[in-house]
Amino acid sequence: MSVPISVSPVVPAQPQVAQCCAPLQTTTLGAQEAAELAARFAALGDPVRLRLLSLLATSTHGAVCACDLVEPVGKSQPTVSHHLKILREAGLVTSERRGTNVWYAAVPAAIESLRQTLAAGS
Amino acid sequence: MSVPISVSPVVPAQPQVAQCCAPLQTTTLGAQEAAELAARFAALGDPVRLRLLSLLATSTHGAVCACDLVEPVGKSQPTVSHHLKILREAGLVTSERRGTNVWYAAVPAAIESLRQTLAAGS
DNA sequence: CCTTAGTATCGACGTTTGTCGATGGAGTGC
DNA sequence: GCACTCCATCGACAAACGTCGATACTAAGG
Repeated sequence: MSVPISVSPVVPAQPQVAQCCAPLQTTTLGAQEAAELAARFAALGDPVRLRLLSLLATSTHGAVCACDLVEPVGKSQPTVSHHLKILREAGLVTSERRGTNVWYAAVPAAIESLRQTLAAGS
Repeated sequence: MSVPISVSPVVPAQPQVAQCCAPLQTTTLGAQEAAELAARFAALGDPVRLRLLSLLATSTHGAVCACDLVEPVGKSQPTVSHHLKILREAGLVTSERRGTNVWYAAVPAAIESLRQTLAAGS
């Protein structure tokens, strides 16, 4: 379990997921745009990943130790690690090593980017 | 192909996808909430479906004949039909028979619902 | 060192998914 | 009725996915 010592706000700024695509309702998606976008939505297409992301996004500290993510979602440690990797590769989450532990944090900008893709056309 | 005759705005109002879940960043998702949400995001997690939805959402008529959706995405007719079914079951799209053809339309409210799930927490 | 705790990776397994050709059903027009 | 078009469903197949136990790796502490 994570030790609550020296808790400085851990919210590592991140490479930024470039705004890949215009809103769905503005332009018809090209094949490549669609592929990139789909990959990111697919990352949200799993209950466990959604719960993980939710846990990170609601964290008051801005980040959560991986060790504190296993029990809440009720899956094995390897499975949780696997899902965190997918979220990280989708740019929705960042990780930072702190000694033995790894702290994960949500990337608000990436979520916002996805959100804008669903924005209504005016 | 669809015949452009008697084009009255075809936008059948729909059962409404109830606002399933609070924003990710507000409350930590329960198992069931996460499952429902994930199912809807998963519907967006495929390039073909994303392009289909994009085609529908950008349609000036508000709806598109299924026959006009096959060629743009470059997949076989059964495959397109399959994806349209998934979008329909996710509540993102509606279908309406018009003679031999079936017209599909995006459901803005469902998309907006998903969008709000990604909303930042103030 | 050696042990211990926290993570990531590997290998394997069953399930789900995307895809297509073939087929069936619904509707139109002759 | 018959032929034709459009669409959905079926059956099959390969690929991708979610899951776990076992294992390797990394960092801290005796």
